[in-house]
Amino acid sequence: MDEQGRLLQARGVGIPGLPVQGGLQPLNPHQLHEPPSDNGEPRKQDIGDILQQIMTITDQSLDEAQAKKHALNCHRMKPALFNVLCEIKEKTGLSIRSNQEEEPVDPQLMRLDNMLLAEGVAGPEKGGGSAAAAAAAAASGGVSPDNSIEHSDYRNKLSQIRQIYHSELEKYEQACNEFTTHVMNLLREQSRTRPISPKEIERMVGIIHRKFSSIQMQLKQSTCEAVMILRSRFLDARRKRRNFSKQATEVLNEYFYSHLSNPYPSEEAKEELAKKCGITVSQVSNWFGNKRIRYKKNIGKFQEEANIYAVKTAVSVTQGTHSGANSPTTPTSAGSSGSFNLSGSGDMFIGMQSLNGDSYPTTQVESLRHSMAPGSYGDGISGSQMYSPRELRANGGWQEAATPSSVTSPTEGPGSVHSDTSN
DNA sequence: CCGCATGATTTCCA
DNA sequence: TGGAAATCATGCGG
Repeated sequence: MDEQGRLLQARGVGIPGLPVQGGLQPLNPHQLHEPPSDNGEPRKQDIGDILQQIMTITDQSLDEAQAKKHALNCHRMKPALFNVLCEIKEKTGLSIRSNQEEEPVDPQLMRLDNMLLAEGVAGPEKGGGSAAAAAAAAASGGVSPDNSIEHSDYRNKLSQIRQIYHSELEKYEQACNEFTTHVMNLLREQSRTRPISPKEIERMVGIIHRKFSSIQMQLKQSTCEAVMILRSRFLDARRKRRNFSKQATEVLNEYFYSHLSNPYPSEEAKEELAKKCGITVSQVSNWFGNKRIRYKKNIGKFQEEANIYAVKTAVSVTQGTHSGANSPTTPTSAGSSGSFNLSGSGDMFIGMQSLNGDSYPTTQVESLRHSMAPGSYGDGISGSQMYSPRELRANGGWQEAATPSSVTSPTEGPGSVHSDTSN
């Protein structure tokens, strides 16, 4: 090293890219082939020349450089110089290699990967893409398209993100491969004039891959952000209260009023209702929870609604349009509300309500109800009787609180319940 | 803008 | 864990 260093310094070729000092002249190719002199000085001169030419080779035109490169490769000093370079390389290369630790898997990258995988952006495509997703959503939401439209919209957007992500990823990979091949070719080419071990090429490839993977990470990050924005927008939109469709409310109300004696749908019933209404099971649960509590709080207010659904149910029963009390189908609205004497029946129920308010004896209703087999059509028909608040009281836990406070709450304070009902 | 309707959330309880 | 009750938050009509 010492000798080499001194030599290089003496010849002023230690600083690449700078004009060479020390009075060296650009050499002609033929000078390389001059026979060596006897003393050492010309030999040094030779090495200096070679180095000088190597240094200035980039400044020359391609043809010139090619010619010079060829000349250099054929130079008699080349093997020796190459060995020296190899030696130096060996020393510095080791230090480089020791610096290069196998980097641990980036936890952030893992998180990103996991998230992309979880969101279905990365990994195998779910359900065959947006078209299938949209089709599935459309098929599942036959009753109320609101949710499915939103859902498919979300899926479409997600699918778009997915596509962009994959195409970008592909581009990056392609660019990475191209660049790697290019660099490898370059290094292979250079390995003829300077010592480049396969390991070094490998290391270089590793560096390139790391660089590109950092770009990929940025891509993943921005994809994640996009997904998060999409999610938050759509989830917020879904979280936002949105009234159910009229049809859905109708279905739910029908069930509620036809099961007024026990308005607690089973899981299966909830699922069926959810399917019918195009909402989730938990939404059905919410709806029934709200309905029960609100009905209880102000039965009078719901009486008319109850009557309407009683009529509907009765009509659908007499028309034989539904197959069971557990799955009330929506009656054809034209027939039910149009032809039936709605005002008359409504008056009747309102009359009943007032009677109930005056502690109307329940025996008749009770006997009627008991004569009905539970779960039969009678349940639905008896709804017209059952829509009296009194009926609720005859039935377990639901009855107690269901009784209007104005009628049967001697211990009732000046609290909210009364004011609610009076409202 | 206001008030009511109503779906969703939270808290408590059995 | 499901339901009751209270409450929140938004939609919507007047």
